[in-house]
Amino acid sequence: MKVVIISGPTATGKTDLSLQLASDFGGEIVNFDSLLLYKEITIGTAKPTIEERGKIPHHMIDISSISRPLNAADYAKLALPIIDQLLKEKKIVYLVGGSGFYLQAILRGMYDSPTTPKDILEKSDTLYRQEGITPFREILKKEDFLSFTRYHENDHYRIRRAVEHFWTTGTPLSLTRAKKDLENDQSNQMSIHGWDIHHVHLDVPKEEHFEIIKHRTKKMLTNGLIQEVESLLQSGFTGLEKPLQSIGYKEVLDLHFGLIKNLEDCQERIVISTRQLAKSQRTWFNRISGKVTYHPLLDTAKIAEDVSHFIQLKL
RNA sequence: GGAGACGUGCCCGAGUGGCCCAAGGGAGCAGUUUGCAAAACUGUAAAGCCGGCGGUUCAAAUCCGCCCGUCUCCU
Repeated sequence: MKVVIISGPTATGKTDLSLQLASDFGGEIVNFDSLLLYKEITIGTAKPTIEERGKIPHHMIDISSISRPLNAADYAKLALPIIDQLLKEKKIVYLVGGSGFYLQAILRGMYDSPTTPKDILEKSDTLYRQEGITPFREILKKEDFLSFTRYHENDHYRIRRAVEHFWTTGTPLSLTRAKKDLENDQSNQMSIHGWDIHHVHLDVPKEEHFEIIKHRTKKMLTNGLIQEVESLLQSGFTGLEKPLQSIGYKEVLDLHFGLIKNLEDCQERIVISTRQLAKSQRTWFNRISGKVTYHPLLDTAKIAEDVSHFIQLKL
């Protein structure tokens, strides 16, 4: 039941480290990066190469199409059985990625709330389009006051979701939430599954990281990110697919459609978006306890030592 | 050489005599986060005075003059 989590902001060397550890200590890799799930997008997501994936088995990569986006619940539903199976086979599982919310979905589980059915979603869309967020807030005020106070009035995603939950289940989302939170608090573990976990968190000083990001962005553009987008457009995708609204892709699409003037601006925009992503990833992982933070280049020996210790100690 | 336009914070940009100790956006900084999460949302510092100098006026980023700079057009 040994799980090694490898997390960190984008472009901190998670892939390299995971390959290294898996080849040194054995085990298989389970991705928790939200965009590696899509088979059509490769260069902009810095996906491990086919060759790398040939050496070490990887899971939860290229499992869906950008025309069929998955959410965190879908992800967890697919990933958990795979992890369980690997652990059953006494393999070390490396959970590798940067999407904190997706990791949380695995470690803590999702609330007991259904995905909003299509008819209710349509009802919600229509109401929102016609009357904005106000009627939703009024519903919450009346039916789910805790959620009403919890969300900022502009947070239409979460307000609508709370209302949709109420419409489909007839119970307030805050109630479901409270139950689940209580369970998690009581378990007081790094995960609800009883796994033995070592959490390797990678990070790099900001200035150094900015240089890495700049360099990597340049490389993506020279390595064919633009051609990748062009060929997606040629094969019938519109560019409106949710995963194509992600960093690197949205900027190249803007370049393609003339919203960005030239390649330099495009590159600059990608760098800025990437830095902003890194910042919010730091903020997310900051509050996660139980992790050990390492520098991916300076602490390699320490990481290997800690992981081997972790693996052997409890064999 | 001639005609015109413009010059406002790191960037874009509103303001055309008092309500400007200068709107808004972006970038920056900080944060939230349970079925869109590389998403969505929140909070926040920053112009010693609006290219420079001088003038008009009770009052100028806003009017006038000169200078500097940028751009467009003409010969």
